[in-house]
Amino acid sequence: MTTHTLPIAAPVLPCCEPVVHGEIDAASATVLAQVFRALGDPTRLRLLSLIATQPDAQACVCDLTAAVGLKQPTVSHHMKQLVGAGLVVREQRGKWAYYRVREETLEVLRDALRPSAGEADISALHEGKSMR
Amino acid sequence: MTTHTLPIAAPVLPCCEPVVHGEIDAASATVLAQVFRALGDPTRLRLLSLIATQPDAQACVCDLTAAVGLKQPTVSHHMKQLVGAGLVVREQRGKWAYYRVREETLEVLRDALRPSAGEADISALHEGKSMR
DNA sequence: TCAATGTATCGACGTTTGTCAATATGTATG
DNA sequence: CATACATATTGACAAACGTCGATACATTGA
Repeated sequence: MTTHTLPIAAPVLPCCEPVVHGEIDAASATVLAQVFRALGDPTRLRLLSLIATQPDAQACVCDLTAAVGLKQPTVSHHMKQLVGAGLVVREQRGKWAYYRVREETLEVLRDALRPSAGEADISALHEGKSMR
Repeated sequence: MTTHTLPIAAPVLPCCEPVVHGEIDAASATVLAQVFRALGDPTRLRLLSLIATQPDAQACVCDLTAAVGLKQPTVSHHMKQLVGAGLVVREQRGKWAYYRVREETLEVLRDALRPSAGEADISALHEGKSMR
């Protein structure tokens, strides 16, 4: 919703403040954690990689199912989580559901992991549908 | 162990290959996923942020416990996971255990999320003690 | 409208996770 | 050695997760 500073690896302010200063507020931490958790599964990492490495940078469930060797409902389940985390976008074309990687989200994550603690615009993550 | 290419968001090779080409091998995906999963909890994100934002970029458990409002065993548990993921390093000084952020690991993650799909040196992640 | 096909949802299952109280380990200090 | 204090480990519990078979929904084409 709002823009937050997320200093993961270096302080924004000079020094001398107590531990609590510069702390990520719990709300932002929750949102960011959801995205990282979506990446925290080998299958989902592979799915994301598969989509990204496609010639046209997109893939449908049938392709992915074959590639990761899991059943179709399982792949759909994982894709839903990736969409919910805003890491991927779904588009229905004919009978097929095509997925593309959302670069903006990857950028937010890279920013969050930056040593120089830039501005992490958490609001860019909210485009994924809220899950469960 | 070895150095792997991890093309999350863009293909390394020109095009025209089937879905399986450029796929992250399962082993690398597992290692990377462990690190992302460590970031996939709001409390651990806050802990990491707290450590990083300390004036001397380090913190002991007692400080962290007070800051996140959880019990000491819980914080120790989370710190163990962060160490296991290689996101943090533990150093015993006197009675206290001090934790510092491992910048190398953050860099590996940023690389993994890079659109231009650089070299993600997975081996840098193996310094964390294997857990469980 | 019916059949075929791609995808999503549901219900179930074993496993993993986050949290805590209780207890053990380790480190200084009297 | 004994005591105090900081941290780690253990065991327990509820909640969340990954996976699947069965089934429902949606889109296309005959």
